[in-house]
Amino acid sequence: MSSKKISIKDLSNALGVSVSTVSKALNGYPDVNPSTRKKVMKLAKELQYLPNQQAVNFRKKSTQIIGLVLPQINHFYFSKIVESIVELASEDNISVIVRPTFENLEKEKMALLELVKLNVDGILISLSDETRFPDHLIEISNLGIPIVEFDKISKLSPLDKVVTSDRDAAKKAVEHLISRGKKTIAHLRGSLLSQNSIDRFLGFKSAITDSGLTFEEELVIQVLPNNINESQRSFARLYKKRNDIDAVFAITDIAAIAAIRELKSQSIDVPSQVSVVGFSNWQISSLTTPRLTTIDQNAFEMARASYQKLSDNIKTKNNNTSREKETIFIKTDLIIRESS
Amino acid sequence: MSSKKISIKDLSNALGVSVSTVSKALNGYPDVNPSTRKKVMKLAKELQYLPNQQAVNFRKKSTQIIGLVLPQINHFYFSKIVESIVELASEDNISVIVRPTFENLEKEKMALLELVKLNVDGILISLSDETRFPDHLIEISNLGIPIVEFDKISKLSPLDKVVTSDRDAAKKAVEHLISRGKKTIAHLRGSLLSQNSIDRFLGFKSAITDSGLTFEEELVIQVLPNNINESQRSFARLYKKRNDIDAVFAITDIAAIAAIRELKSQSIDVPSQVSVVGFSNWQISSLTTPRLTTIDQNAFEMARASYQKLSDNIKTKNNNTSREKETIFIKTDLIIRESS
DNA sequence: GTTTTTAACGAAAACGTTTTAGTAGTTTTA
DNA sequence: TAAAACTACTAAAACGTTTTCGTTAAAAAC
Repeated sequence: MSSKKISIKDLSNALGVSVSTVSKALNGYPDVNPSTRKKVMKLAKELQYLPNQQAVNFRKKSTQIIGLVLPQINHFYFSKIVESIVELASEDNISVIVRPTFENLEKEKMALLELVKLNVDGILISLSDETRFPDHLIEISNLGIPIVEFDKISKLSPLDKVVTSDRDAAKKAVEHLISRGKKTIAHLRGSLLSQNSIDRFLGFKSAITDSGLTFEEELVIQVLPNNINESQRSFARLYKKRNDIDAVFAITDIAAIAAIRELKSQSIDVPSQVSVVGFSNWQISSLTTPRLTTIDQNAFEMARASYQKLSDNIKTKNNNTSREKETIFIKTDLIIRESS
Repeated sequence: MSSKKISIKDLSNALGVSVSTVSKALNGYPDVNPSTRKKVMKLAKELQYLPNQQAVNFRKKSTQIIGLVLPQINHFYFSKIVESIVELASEDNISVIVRPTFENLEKEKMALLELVKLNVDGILISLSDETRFPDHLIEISNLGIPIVEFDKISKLSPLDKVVTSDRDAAKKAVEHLISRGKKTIAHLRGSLLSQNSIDRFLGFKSAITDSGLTFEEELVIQVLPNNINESQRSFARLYKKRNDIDAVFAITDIAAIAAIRELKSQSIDVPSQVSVVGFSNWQISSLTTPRLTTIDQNAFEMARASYQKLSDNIKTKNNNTSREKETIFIKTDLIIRESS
């Protein structure tokens, strides 16, 4: 039954050598006789010795664990991020503890506190919508714990960051609509505080002005980016006022689908009468009718760059030469489908 | 800068009391003078003392960490499971380490090994498609580590399990189609080895036979449940042979959408000519046209029951009275929408 | 044949905490 | 007033490792 896990001490006793020698034999130290090493290895295999990683890490003052804090997990983009980071980390024998914040600042702070107490080697964080000031992140950084912000970041913190090149992406999307001859383009934006929302809006705006169209405040409305019904209602109100709209650039695929739904319900053809472009390239976007033109955010690359940056920071932690903090931009792809 | 984390020893030195007293004061032991306790608490707050959880856990021979092994994370159902379990665990101050297997047996074994080395308090696992024999799970259980299988389980292991009542759910779905007057019902099934696939098939079959229709082997085909193009092609082949089909019960929402796509492309109306029912109630299923009738698997309840069971097992771990192993069934809901 | 080098091992400290067992000093009991 | 009980504290072991610093004995160098 519960065959009590065996330790180095057990090996040491059974073989009549000291624990230090066993440890050294197991870990490839040079000052151990090949024949002794062989004996140790053999017995370790026989008894199925498994090092107690907890003890190892404790002794080594490392945990081989990183924390991953983000708004949600049950979310196409974020779940891909989680999956990718976990997989990349496991290649380095690092475990990941994930903590969703559900866009709640208090939960975010709690999650960080728990991770600090656990002595994680580093933290990756994507901020909640509620987070205005990044003081809690700075505190953690001051504690000497490597931390990298990704995707939803704060402009106010002096930390390493990895972000989607939202501005460029949005501009690219809107330019695509313009190249299709569209002239009255609406934008469904998100929160006025969210950096992603701000940047996508700015990209939208500069595409409009750069191409000689006139920017109309009225054509930009705020929606709840992940609430299809609310988005549909908001767009319906806008379209009632301005049925000269001939294209929509939405902050998310969900908002885009909401717009399409409303247009369909009014028998407006997509894309011939109104074109629609989304953002994120969720799985859904390729399954709707018409299939949605959208921006692919390259979740894997975001995960890879973020993990890489954190990993570097952990490795160079004790280099007193405090590097410059850096912001890395992840390229996006415009996926042209049937809705535009 | 890196203001070295302070320990109990630091408090002890500063206050001129022993480390034991500090520890006791902090942990509410009775044999400490109220005034001493107050002093300790005060200084702890001032210096922002944070217990080193790693050391605590090591000493207490617990990790307050559980492992969660499953086929994927970037997946609507599983990501909801992950999110729910992580959230439930955090209420108990338990951290979760997630490990995706990508349906690969080797990765599954690796993940389990890592978790055992880490000394996790318990493990929740949903098996990979490749896993035929659950020997590696039994080994872990024999090591005295509580383990619970959920969702994708093996019938061959003597362990606690939590599963969707697939058979009942499938039966319910098909009976619904029959009640709509459908008589020639096709079934898109998954792998012949997957228990879920088997149970859904059995539910399908018993709905057919119990209602006096004749079961036709030919109407059951195997598809790759998460591959829309392959599913569509397979269904197309079937429908070419048997265009008298008037309903489809698909093993997943994706497969159902594949069927709908094929039917649409042949200008067959859904649901009047052919009804379609999916399985899982993914987010997509409410966004397609027509909206998909499907089975809601109740991911949260699956997560809750699994976590609860594991939690119980961890708590009663040292009760030598070895309980009966149990299999818990999670109820599903039939969500009737426009496709049937 | 003496000194120096090397090879192989072990003792013990350390990581930060909890917890047992013990010890003064004070208070209560008889 | 002596014995018993209680209060508040501390020393030290323990958790399973790694790693530093010795130490001994054998081999090499002179």
